[in-house]
Parts: sequence; structure tokens; C-alpha cells
Amino acid sequence: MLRVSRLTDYATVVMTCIAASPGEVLSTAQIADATHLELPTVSKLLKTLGHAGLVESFRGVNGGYRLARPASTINLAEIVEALEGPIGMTECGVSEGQCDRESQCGVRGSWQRINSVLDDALRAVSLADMLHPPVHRTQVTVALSELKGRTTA
Amino acid sequence: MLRVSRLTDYATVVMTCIAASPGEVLSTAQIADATHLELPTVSKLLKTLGHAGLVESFRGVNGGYRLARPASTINLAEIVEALEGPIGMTECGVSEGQCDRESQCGVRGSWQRINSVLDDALRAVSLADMLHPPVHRTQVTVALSELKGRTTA
DNA sequence: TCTAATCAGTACCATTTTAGTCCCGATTCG
DNA sequence: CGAATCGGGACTAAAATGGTACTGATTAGA
Repeated sequence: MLRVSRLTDYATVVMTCIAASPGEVLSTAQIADATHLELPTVSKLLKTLGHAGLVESFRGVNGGYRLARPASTINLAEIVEALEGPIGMTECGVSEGQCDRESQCGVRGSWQRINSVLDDALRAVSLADMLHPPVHRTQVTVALSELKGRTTA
Repeated sequence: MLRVSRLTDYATVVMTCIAASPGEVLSTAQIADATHLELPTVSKLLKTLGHAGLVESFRGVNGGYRLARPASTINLAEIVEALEGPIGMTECGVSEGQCDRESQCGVRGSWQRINSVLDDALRAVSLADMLHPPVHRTQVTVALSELKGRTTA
């Protein structure tokens, strides 16, 4: 239904979790525990995020991961791209085998415009924003206030 | 890779094709021919689009389909929703079983903002726009500036 | 130097989703 | 009546997705 894959969704959660402890090195197990995701899944995600240069890894005892850059300089688009490759909502921007009518070119142009809006939107949200939601929306504010107590971890 | 399904992509092509002959009733075969898509596939798409009230069908000899409304009043969001259900990029807006930490609520809020921008963008593009691609990006820039307003707030 | 903790890489499997096809019934026109 | 055409659903094949397992490399510390 026009959505990112579940792994991408998880990746944003994992990244936000790491961002919540700036500078600290967290083990995969710690992150899996905190996010309630399966350990192998988290491990896989972190490898991918590592390849993309979004997190730094440390091997050996007391090893783990931390952000490669400050949270404010990492945005949603980078996370999505790390997991799913280049952002684009239709194939037709890439392969165009079946185009023959002028009408379809209009279609392609429109999708490209949509893609561009989406890309800008993803790029406009940083990890830091995800940690401190700058929102006025009702549902979100409710959810936030009900959890306010533990924020000082 | 963060994209709509191929069928949804096809649906926009089919709709644009129909919109190119306003008022005329086109048979599935004609549409399949014009769009270079397989006839059964087009048939399936048109059934779905019919359920969504986007096209009108006529049975019997010389039957076929035409738009249920003027092209300028049908937008991309409606076509996407007809094929894929409600627009939303993550599941977590709907089911929220695994939320326990404040960080994840920030994640959810951010995704909801992205969803909203995307939805606005899709809604801003009409079938008529797809037929006559407007070169200036007015609607889109509106959607964007709206997002920026929210994030910096 | 040995051991345990931890990440790295790869390959594999199960499930779900997606796409495409087909069939048969209903409707309409001539 | 019969041909053209849509309507609904079932079915299958293929692909993506998510999850798991296994083996190897690296490091800290006893």
C-alpha cells in the first residue's frame, strides 16, 4: 500500500534508538532489547546501515555501534536509500519500454514530480527531529505526553 | 524501493488513456491496445477502477468504459487509493504493537508528516494535468513549503 | 596466550505479496 | 438468437520480503 518495507521502518527505529545515546557504543543485543526487534534482524540492519556509512562499528568485546555523524546531519532519505536504494515511486522513470503515446509521457512527468516532492520531504526530516518531534499534531502529542516520564534515560 | 505497485503504475496509464478521449466509451481491447498492456490485466484494472467509482462501465456490444467524472476532478491520490488502499508509508501508523520507547513515537510522528506531504502531492495532480503536463511546479511547491513550515516549528 | 564477546559475510528457507491468466455468468445490441 | 462485452471470482506462477543459521574475523581482558 505504497509503503516502505518493514525493514526500512525498523531501520528508522534502530537509528533513532542509537541517536538517543549520543557517543555511546551500543551492542546489537542492547539495541534489539530496546527496540523489541529480533537480534538477527537488528544485526542485519546494522550491517546495512554500516555499509551506507550511517553508523560506525566496533568489533570485539564491548564492541557495538554508534552514529557515524551527529543526529542532526542524518536524514530520513539517507536511511531509506540505505535500505531500499534510490528513491523512486515508479519503474517507468528508469526503464521505459512501453511508452508510445504522448499521454504516457505526461504520466511519467507527473510521477517524477511526485518523486521529487517525496524526496525533499524525506530529506527535510533529520534523526534529531525524530528524537524531538517538533509537532503540533494531536495524536502524536498525546502519545508523547503519556511517555514523558522515562525520557531522561 | 519505495514505489507503488506495477498495477498502480499501469492504472495511471490506463486512466490517462481514457481521459485522452473525453466522453467516448472505449472497450477494454482498445485500451489494452493503446497502452500496450495485456488485455486481462487491463480488464482487471478497469474492474477495480470501476469499484472505486473512477470509471463508468457499459455492458454488451459496443460497451466499454469512460471516466465517471471530468479529468480535472480526478487526482493521482484517488487512483493510488483505488488500487492500494489508504495511503501510508509505514504500518506503525495503524498497528502499533511494538511501541514502548519515546524514541519510536518520534519516529511515528515523522512518518505521519511524510505521509501527509505525499498525500497532498498526489492529490495535487489531476488526470488533466497528466494529459497536459504543466511545466511549472506550482502545486508541488505549495506542498513542500507546507512541510517546511511544520518541521521548523 | 587463551577465551569469550562481538561484529562481518554469506547463504538459505519460509512466507507473503504480486501479477497475470482463465473461466463462466450476465448484459446488451442488432 | 448470437455475438460482443463487462462482472466476478478462482487459480497459479513468480518474486520480494523477512527471518535464520553458520562460519570467520577481531578485540578485550583474565
